[in-house]
Amino acid sequence: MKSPKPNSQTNIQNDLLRRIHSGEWQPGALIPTEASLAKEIGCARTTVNRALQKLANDGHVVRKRRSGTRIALTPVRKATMEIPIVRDEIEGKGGAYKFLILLSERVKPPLWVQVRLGISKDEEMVHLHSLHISDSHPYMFEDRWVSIKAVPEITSAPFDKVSPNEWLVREVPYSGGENSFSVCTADETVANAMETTVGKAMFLVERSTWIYQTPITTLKMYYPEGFRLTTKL
Amino acid sequence: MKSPKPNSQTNIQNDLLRRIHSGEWQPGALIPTEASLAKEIGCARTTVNRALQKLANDGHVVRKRRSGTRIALTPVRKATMEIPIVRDEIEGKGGAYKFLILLSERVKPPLWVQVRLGISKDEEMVHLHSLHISDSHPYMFEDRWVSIKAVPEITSAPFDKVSPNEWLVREVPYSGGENSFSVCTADETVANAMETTVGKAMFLVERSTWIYQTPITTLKMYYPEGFRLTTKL
DNA sequence: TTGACATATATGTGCGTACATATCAAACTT
DNA sequence: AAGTTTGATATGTACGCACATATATGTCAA
Repeated sequence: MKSPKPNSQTNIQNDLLRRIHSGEWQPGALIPTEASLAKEIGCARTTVNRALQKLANDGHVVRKRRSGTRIALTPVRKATMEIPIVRDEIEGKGGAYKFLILLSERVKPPLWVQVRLGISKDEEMVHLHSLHISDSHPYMFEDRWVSIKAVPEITSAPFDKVSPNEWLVREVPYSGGENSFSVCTADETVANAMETTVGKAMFLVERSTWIYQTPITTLKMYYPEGFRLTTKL
Repeated sequence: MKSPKPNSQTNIQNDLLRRIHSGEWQPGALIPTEASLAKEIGCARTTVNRALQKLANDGHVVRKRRSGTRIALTPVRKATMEIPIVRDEIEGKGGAYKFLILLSERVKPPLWVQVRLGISKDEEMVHLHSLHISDSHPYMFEDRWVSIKAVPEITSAPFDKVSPNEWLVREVPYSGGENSFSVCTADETVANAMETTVGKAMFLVERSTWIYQTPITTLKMYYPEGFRLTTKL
């Protein structure tokens, strides 16, 4: 048997993971220093360092200067989920994507938008209701507010062709944001658009984005019961 | 003005991020090679490499050998959320944590557990219902199935003291898993435990974990309306 | 006993070099 | 024209060295 790649960062990572999962080191336990691991494995400290940094990044170990590296106490720490664009989500499931703008107005923001984005109550915004459709069935209802100050081009964007969603992603860079997931019940607007009844349970995704200190947009996305978000650990 | 740390990996990252956000490079555009960036910035290629790898890891750019590095088309790609242990979740909000085992039995798994974990219908499992309580109010209802084959110690675990949740996290290493989030309505069991009515909308978190090929546990966690998961982008 | 200070140590980051590897593109064959 | 080989190129990884930085711990003086 040949050993084509004696030691690589990935091998070291897997080796360390195996030792963690085997129970050789208990959660909270201190593992050997980079230097001694490097000596033991027979590679440069840099390589061990990279491997450990990745493990730390994935939440398997916790590192602290001078103290050393220890096995994470709660390994269930991080879940990374991919949030696709609605179009891709639908087309990925084999559906035909369409969208409809149900409302497009230029008004002052309601309280929740003011609070969420930190915007003045007198600053006009673009307010959009759009319905995303999969094979002629309502898939998601979107209630979006866009700052005109941050994105003046929004007022003349071609939303007959491309959805606000995609237009913003493509045209407006952002530096940070927030997603939140919860349950709510359909009000009349949502129920009408989604062809369901008032009071029905909906999966609600709220998202806001900023470019540094400037708020760009905030939106609520209503998915029907049955919608499901999955993440691998 | 002094310049204490002329160039660091973090500085390069931020600098590149700034250039991405400024619109200097459009989404999909190719950015200069590591070598030329290193020359431009005046540092080693290694350093640029590390910075770019982190940006790629965070989903800002996409890298491909020989092709080069390009700005990600859909920067809203990844959301990382921290999934705390229920106890920490409750105590973090200032509540007093308690839990109650409502049911503990040793039975063969129902279909959904067989399917989810890939377990035979004849393999006995431990089935637990537990209620997590914050300041004497029901906070979350948990319906858990544990493989006895993978975790024989479960049958004699001290669940009068420590919750199954914490016991498993502390005692049983795992190598992979899956979380999923959705909406459901309360059945009688859930409604009773959570002191709500049948048919009420609930936020449902489902989780399964494995140690390599061996399934360990799968569970459903029911949170009441109002529960909210948040992730920063 | 307590607080200020010094020192040792483990991780964090940087440099320059070398070679590995994937892959685009051009040259070459059939 | 279509497939095959070959070379060039950008990223991927590794090494060894050096120095930065945080911090646990021991030392010494008030």
